[in-house]
Amino acid sequence: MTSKPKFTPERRRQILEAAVEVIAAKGLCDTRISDIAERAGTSAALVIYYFHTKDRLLTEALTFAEDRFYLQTFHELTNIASASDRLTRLIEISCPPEVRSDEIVGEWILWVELWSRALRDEDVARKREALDRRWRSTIAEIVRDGQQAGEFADIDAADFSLRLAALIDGLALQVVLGDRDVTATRARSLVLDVARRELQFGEALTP
Amino acid sequence: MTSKPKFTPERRRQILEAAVEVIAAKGLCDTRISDIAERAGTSAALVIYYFHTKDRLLTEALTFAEDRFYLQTFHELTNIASASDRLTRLIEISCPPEVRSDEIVGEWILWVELWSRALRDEDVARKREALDRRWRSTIAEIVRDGQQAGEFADIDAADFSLRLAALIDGLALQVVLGDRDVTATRARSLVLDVARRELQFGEALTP
Amino acid sequence: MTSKPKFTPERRRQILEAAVEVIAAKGLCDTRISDIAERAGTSAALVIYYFHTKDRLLTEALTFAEDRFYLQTFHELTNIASASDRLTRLIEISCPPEVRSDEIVGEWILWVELWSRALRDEDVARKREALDRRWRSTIAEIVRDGQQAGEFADIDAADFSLRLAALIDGLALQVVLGDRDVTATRARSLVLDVARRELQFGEALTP
Amino acid sequence: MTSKPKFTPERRRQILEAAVEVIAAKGLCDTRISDIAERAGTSAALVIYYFHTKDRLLTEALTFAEDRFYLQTFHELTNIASASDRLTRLIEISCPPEVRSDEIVGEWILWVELWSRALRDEDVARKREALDRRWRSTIAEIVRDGQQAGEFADIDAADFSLRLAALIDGLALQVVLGDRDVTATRARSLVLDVARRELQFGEALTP
DNA sequence: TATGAATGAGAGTTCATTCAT
DNA sequence: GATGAATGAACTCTCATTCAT
Repeated sequence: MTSKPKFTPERRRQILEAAVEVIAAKGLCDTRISDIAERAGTSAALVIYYFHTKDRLLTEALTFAEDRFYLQTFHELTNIASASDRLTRLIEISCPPEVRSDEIVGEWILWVELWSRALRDEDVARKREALDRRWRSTIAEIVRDGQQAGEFADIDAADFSLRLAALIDGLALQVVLGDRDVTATRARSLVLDVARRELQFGEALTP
Repeated sequence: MTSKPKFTPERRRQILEAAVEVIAAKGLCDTRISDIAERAGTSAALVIYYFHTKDRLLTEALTFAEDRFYLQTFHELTNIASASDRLTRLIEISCPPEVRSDEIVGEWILWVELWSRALRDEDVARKREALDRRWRSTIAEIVRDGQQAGEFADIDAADFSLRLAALIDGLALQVVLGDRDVTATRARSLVLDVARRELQFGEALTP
Repeated sequence: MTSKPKFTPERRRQILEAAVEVIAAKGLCDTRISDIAERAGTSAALVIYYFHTKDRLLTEALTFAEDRFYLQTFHELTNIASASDRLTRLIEISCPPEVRSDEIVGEWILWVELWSRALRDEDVARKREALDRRWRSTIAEIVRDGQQAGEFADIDAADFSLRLAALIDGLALQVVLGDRDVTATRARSLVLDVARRELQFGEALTP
Repeated sequence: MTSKPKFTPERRRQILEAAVEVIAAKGLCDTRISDIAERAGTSAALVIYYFHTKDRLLTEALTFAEDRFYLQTFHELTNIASASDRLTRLIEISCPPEVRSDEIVGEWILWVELWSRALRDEDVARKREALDRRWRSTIAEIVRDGQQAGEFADIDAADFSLRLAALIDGLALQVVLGDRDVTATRARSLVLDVARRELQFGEALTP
């Protein structure tokens, strides 16, 4: 409990968090080890000491952030009883909000960087695949829960979850990129509409 | 027809093409001016001579490629009479094919790089926005054509085109990233299903 | 007599003049051939065509400017009858004026650049030596004229001219460098005082 | 006392000294960071590590050298009791010697480079001004000391010191530039003559 | 564990100069 | 004579990484 925490796992997390912030702020390829070190309050040498190479650090940072985001979301959803409410909340959480929250936007920025990296790094590609599978499974599970509870229509859960996840990716991307045709509100309501129409829950029409 | 092509616009295009290839192959931030020069068969100095700065070259290269792809697609579509055939072909063209075609995959790789760049460069962001708007307009126009011809159901063309474009982005991305859950065939058929179901054309159910 | 004069000697002079202006404005080592070409209204290739190498151009430009300045001064002095008036005028001309005249200041800037270059280039060193000798001879000649006319005291003309030239160099330098202790007026009056005191002409005291 | 000297202030001085030597040898604008690094026995990267930019290094090097020279001179003068001896020694030190001493000539070369730089860099201009003021003050102080001791005539110390400094500048310059009309001996004796005549000390006439 | 010092390996960019036209 | 195109050779500066302490 000194002012400068010393032992390893704590420091690792501090550095990863710093890395995530820097990547979100400056982009993957403009991120310097010294930027990360500075934000983490240490030296570049220490950063390398913990992660051996810049490459490994960046890869870990990207998945660390997405993993953490998933766990937070997952945890929040567990507390919601009805499947339709759970799905609605999932959509709300995953679409960027109208009021720019750096946290959520940062999350999406990291996805884009992760995609770009996965294109050339098999290791990153596999990690990304796992993250996305888990995400789609979560959706599919909600769907199956709702179907068992009689809340949702009986459609193919796997197909639906893939379609929904892809739609969210595509629309959230536009929002994060600042496309003036795609406001956060519009994106969200389009996704909700699709979900309601296909699963036949709630009021299918937004007035 | 000399062995050393000389005059300006030709050379510019050669360099842009080389840039596009290198970016697709190595990624935006691992692309060196000298790589591009080498592939274009010239010197790095000449590349700078034409584009003044690496930044401008990369930005131009990205939009050049997407613009060219769009024009090719657009041209091909004009020759198709029925709106439903036109939409079907558009979907086929824009989803990556099962057999890896470097051309199409390259196109999608460039989109990812373009997104990543647009996040931090307002200029790039605006150019990307324009490209996407044009793409969605093209879809919307096909929809309206089909509706006038009585081929399609009477849904909101703007909403549909945004949803369809986003779905394509989201699914094509998974394919290009090599997600083993999302084959090119599956992606394509999911998109077609959505289109058929919403616009009520062709056989709505894939057996 | 076309708008763009074509034949050689004219063009040479134009380029030299452009070179002098650029050197005075940007300093010798920040002078680019293309700057000179631009100011002369031609291409860098033509500049090289006339002078073969940047080095030769710069050397010629420096001596060209100083030579021209000398000739102008010399010409003006010939029209003055009395030796003391001639010397007074010479001092006035060679000290930078209180009101910053780019022409005169430029002249002094070029001297500094010429000195710097002469330190490492024997050829430039010899040319500079010749220029300075001619200048000191001019002073010495005025002194001898004045002595013959009974205007001046009978001191060693060679020593005096060397001392006076050196004093002018030293003081003008301070003025051009913007030393706030050495105004143009003060420099000029110090030089005049020395001349009057040593040669015993005019009123030795400046009121 | 290790083979590789490590700590900062020592290294800084080493680099500055190397810079001074290279500048004197090759001239300011032909001085490369790598030349300095090589002479200092390190890498160009380290040079930048210490000075951040070439510009700052050069500026510091120029003033470093002149400052050091001043301090040495000043220190030597303090040990001389009589003002006239002190002034005589000051003149001897500041005029380049007949036998080419690289140290002294180097000093003067640096002055020329400093002047050239001061013409375009306000920061350098101010530093140069400060150096020259200090130098002239030193002369003026000697004069006032001599006047109080009754060694010197009662003339204006400020004017005299400015005139003497300018004369030294002008004559030393000729010597350093290798003007065959101005030997070191002649320059020195001219300056001494002026000093003796104006302040009326020693034997005013050199036989 | 932690870091400042040190560096090699480039990167982008500049620029004098050449050359075909 | 005149020039735009082209390039090789540098140069400054950056940065991941190493190492002694």
